[in-house]
Amino acid sequence: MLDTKYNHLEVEKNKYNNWKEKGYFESGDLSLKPFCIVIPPPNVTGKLHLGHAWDTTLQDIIIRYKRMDGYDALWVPGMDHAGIATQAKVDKKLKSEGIDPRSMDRDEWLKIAWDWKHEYANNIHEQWAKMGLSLDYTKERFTLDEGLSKAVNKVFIDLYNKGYIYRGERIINWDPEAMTALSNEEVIYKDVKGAFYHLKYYLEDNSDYLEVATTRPETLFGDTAVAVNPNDERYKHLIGKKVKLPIVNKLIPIVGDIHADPAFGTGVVKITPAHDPNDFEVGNRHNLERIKCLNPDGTMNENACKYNGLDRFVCREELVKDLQEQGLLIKVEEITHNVGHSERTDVMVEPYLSKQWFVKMDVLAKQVLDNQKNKDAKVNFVPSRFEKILNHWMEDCHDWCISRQLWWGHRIPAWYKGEEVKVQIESPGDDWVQDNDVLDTWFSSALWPFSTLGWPEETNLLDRYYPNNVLVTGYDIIFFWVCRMVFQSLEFMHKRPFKECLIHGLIRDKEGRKMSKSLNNGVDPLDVIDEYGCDSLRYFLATSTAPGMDLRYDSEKVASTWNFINKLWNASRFVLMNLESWDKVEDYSNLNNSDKWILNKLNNTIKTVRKHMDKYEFNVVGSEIYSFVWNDFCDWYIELAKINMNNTTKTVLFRVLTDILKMLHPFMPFVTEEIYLMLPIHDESIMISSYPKENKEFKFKNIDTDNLIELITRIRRFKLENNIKEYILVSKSNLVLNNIDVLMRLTKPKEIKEQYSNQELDTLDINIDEALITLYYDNSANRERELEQLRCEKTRLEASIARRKNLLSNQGYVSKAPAHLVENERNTLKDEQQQLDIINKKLS
RNA sequence: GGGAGAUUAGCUCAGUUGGUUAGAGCACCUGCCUUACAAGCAGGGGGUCAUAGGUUCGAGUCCUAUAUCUCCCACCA
Repeated sequence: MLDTKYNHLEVEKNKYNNWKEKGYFESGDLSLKPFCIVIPPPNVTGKLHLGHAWDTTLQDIIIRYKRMDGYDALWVPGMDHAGIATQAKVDKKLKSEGIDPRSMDRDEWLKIAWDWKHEYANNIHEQWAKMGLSLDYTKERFTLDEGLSKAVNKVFIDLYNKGYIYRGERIINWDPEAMTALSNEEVIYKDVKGAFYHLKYYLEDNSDYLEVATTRPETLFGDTAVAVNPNDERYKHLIGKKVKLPIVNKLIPIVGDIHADPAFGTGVVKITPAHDPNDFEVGNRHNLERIKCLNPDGTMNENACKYNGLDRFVCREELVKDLQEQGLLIKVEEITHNVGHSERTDVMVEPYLSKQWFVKMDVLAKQVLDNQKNKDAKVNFVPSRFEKILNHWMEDCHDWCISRQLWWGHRIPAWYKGEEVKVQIESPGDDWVQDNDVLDTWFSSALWPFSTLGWPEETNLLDRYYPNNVLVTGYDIIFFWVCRMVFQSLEFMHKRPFKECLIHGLIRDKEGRKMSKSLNNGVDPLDVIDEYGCDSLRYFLATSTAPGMDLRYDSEKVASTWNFINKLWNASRFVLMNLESWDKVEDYSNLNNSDKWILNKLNNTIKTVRKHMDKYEFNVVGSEIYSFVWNDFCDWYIELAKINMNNTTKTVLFRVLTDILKMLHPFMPFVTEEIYLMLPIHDESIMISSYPKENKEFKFKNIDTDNLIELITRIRRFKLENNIKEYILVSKSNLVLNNIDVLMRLTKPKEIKEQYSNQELDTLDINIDEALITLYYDNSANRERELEQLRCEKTRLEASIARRKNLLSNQGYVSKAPAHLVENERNTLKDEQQQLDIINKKLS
């Protein structure tokens, strides 16, 4: 027998390992239709947060649903090596031990990184287990494992051979902390306080100066020109002349270029081709020299004269001081501007001239856009509006910088001998050296949907499970990841990576703020699981918001889910207690009205739940099951069943509870398994039992239970509002005569009679459907109050009748609205008029 | 500058293709320890659906403006 109270700690113990050992998570039954999801691989850098809990819960719900519904459901687990993020953490750890990571041998360092990976992978496995995720661990992959590395190499080499990958010197975003290039997507722009430094660039003959405004004065050591707009009347006569670069006193030309906007600032721009993407373009147009003045670690180099070796920000400070002393600083204008920061190290990125590998995006992007126009081949986003993010990114994307100056990642299969380059896996010979760089993490993640299934080998898995059925992820990484999976898949598999892409929002704290380390408002899912149980957390995460919307974490809501589970727990206790004396054969021979009523409701619930499960509308599923369990099953059916408990009733209790547990199982796997296994008839585990289907035999008509419920509710309300302790219920209707036991128990009249008359007593008439029910009661103490209530009711009815009459006299409505609605209106109007007559009689 | 979303009860959110007195959870009020459950039961109160127009017999829902908030992309010498 169950405890009197739901105890999530007890319930969630020991189940996961048992499931796993029994092989329930494993796919591969070839007699069934395949269904496949690959997990968005978490980074091996730390703990999973609530966002992961949300993302994986949604996937587990889908997978468990499909598995129960007769699919061969494969959920592929895996993790991402997360290049920069992991390398930064490993380096930090080494530094804290007093070791300079860059002084280490590359292979030595990699050994330590792999140890780190194993440790963190363990943590993640433990968290997955706590979340109850039914992942097929026999197919687990890691982005750096041998097979995936093979896939990465093949893609790189093929793209290179097709001309979609090239190496070139460009301005890229440089992270001086991690000392690597970044892609545009890895740069986060933040508003920071800075300044416009207005400097004097004197003309060659010292006759005058140009006022140049810059936010990065320290880059002046890389200036090779100043630009003015060729149509700018103020300056156009100076084009071709020269100015003296402050401090350096080198002469640089004044060029005319449209990049200079006469309306912005002073209209004069210093041109630093090696440290600014726009200036780089200007430099190309005017054949300017590219002079770097920064080292990769963010310090100034030998071109910075006496500032050589200073940190870029220290240099700025000292340089400004010196400029001021020399009278070259006109003013410092404080501004707030958007400056790029590294996503991982959070330092300001430096636009930096550097030789890197790039993916040429134009053709690849166009393939995606074309494919999205084909409704049978496109990736279908849920909700559909997120397709716009994909399209938008593809319409306006620049080449993708894929090389990273890191050790943790897939080493680029390119070899150099002097100026010669060969792209291949094997070394071309002794005098060739391999590129030291690795590939952007997203380069390997982009292949995830097919590389995890064995590509480039032609495997059975690929054949069976590709394209994946659905990918589940947050809208924040659509352009990081989803876009890239789509174009790589179209290029190499000639198919979309997944048929559907289910997008969820971000998780926020109770005040609606993003959860972040700096605000220290993060919530650890494991703490929530300890307090409320994994089942409560999962149900909360899956059902609290509409698809695609953000979700505020609110422990009160999780607590309210716990209450719901406790309710389910206690209803199950009631059912199990009664099933102890059941003869364990499903017997529907003797169904009474309330049995039929709940079976009807069960059927409708199953139908609605399936419909919305298929559309991933788990919030609708949640409220549907919630109200069925609490309002229909507990509040009414169980109460009615108590009055007429026989073998058929027990059968219905068993049937309804079983199906409730199964429908809830994808959301709350542990508690449903616990209760399910205590049922007198059950399969080996609920997770491999079959999902409820609508039962055609459970469709019944002309059930009076809804009317009975309405009657009981009205009597209860009437009694409570008027403080009636004693009354006699009089009616000849079947509604009453067939339900005497129920009415006696639930509305507690003194007696129930077919006929009765007593002029001394007050009466209340209730009309339900065709039935007339009269309550006789003594209300002499409350005469005035009753009259007042009648008057209120009269006013309400009159207004309602007027509204309905008006509506029904509207020709447009009567002729155009659906017939059943009009019919409903007419019936209700008739009802209301009858009620009004009764009240008028009483008031007169 | 371009784009997306939000605005509904005190709070957090639902609201399918327009269908006529707008739903839930929490909170609140009244009465109950009724033998599954007091983390419960039985009842109840509470919303001119951001604003202004429009389409329609009918608008929370569709259209056009406006306001406020959030996010993404681009630019920022």
